[in-house]
Amino acid sequence: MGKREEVRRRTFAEILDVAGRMAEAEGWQAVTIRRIAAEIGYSAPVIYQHFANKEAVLRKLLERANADLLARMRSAVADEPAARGPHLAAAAYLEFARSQPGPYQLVSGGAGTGVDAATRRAAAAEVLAFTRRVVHAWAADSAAGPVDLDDACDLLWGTLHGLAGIGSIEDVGFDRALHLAEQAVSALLGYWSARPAPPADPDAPHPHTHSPHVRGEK
Amino acid sequence: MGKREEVRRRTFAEILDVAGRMAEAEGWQAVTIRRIAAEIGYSAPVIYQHFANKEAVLRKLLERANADLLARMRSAVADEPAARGPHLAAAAYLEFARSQPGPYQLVSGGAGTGVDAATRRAAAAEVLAFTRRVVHAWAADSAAGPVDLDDACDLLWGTLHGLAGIGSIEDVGFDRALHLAEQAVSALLGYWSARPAPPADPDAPHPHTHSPHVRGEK
DNA sequence: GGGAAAAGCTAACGGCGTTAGATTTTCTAA
DNA sequence: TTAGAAAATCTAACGCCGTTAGCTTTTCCC
Repeated sequence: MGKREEVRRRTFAEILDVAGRMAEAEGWQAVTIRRIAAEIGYSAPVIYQHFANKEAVLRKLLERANADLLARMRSAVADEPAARGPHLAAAAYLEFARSQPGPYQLVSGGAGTGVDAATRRAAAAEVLAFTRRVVHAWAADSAAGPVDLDDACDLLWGTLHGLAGIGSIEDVGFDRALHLAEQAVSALLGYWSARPAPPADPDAPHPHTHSPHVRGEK
Repeated sequence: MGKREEVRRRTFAEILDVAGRMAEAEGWQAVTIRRIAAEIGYSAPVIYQHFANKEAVLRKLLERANADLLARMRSAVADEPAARGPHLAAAAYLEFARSQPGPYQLVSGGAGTGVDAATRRAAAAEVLAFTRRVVHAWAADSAAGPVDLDDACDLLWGTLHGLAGIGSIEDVGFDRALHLAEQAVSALLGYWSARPAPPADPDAPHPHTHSPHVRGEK
């Protein structure tokens, strides 16, 4: 490892670091190429040796945020019964939105972060895909019939997005959002598991079988 | 009416008009004081005779958008049975997000519109309040027990927010979002009306009584 | 040790929101 | 009708922004 590249790497990391801290402290609107450069003790053009433009900096941060969110959802669900998957994933999602407001704003495209919509969409695809996996695992476990699961997946995802938005409103708060999410997930899952089977079999009104775990990845 | 004030009023309206059109055509990021001024044939400082600053222009547009959204939800629900209120209000919300993407972005705070969060929050309060009224009317009608209706209201609102976000993603689309919203509302309403009354009374499994209308306003 | 390559800086461009100050237009009142 | 007040409007400028060009210095490699 040349000393040169070592410094490069450190500077690269520092740029992202400082940008993240500035966003946390003063909001994404206050994050500026010139200010980042000043903070790390360089002149502004140096940033362009590491990133093509400002959006590239934000994009990198968004990718990290997304990976972080995904990891949290994954680990929340790992080694837990598939039946609880949706609840746990939802809680992890909201917990991320609460504890990492800056990164979450990047992920959800809030508050003029300046990241292009297509980029956000692509990043969100991973989270959506994971949500799909969780719901499918739940369905396989809970003996839900041949419903349109894609509906359930997208709906869950949309609900999370909406509730996270609610959570960041002072008057509502994340505790309440978490409470609401729990009910929403119950309602949605109940709706889908109640649909395919007409209430003619009073044997299993509440399928609560313990069962296989959700795998982390494909 | 002095000719002076007449011109003032026209200019005021023109500023908002041009700003709205520019946003529709090129996105809110492209809306600029200087460009607005050029478009209406004035120099930039003239704008400041009508608005304190750029945010004030956006704020006015946001207020209008909010009033428009509210009016659409109201008229969607008017003269319809309260039982259908939540479904109709949800559809109207999504329809607004589809047909007026620019204004809706303002309302929902998307894509760096530059409007302060507190302002958006205050504006959204009206829509939330109306949502509450619709849900309460539904509850009064559908013999739902003494559930915590606030949960239902906020959840509905959050779901709409989330689904509208989904709708504006190309790969999903508003038709699908509408479809999802219908299911979500059914699921949530079903959840809340099924909760308080334990299934011991097989007389009314699906309370579908036609009944009083939702009033437009208090 | 010398020459290529990388890293860094200053200066500048065009654009932004916004303000100050001068100038023109319009209204009002004697 | 006309002088003076008030309103409208303009040009210039300030300090910021993202970004690029071009030059100087440092570093590495042969």
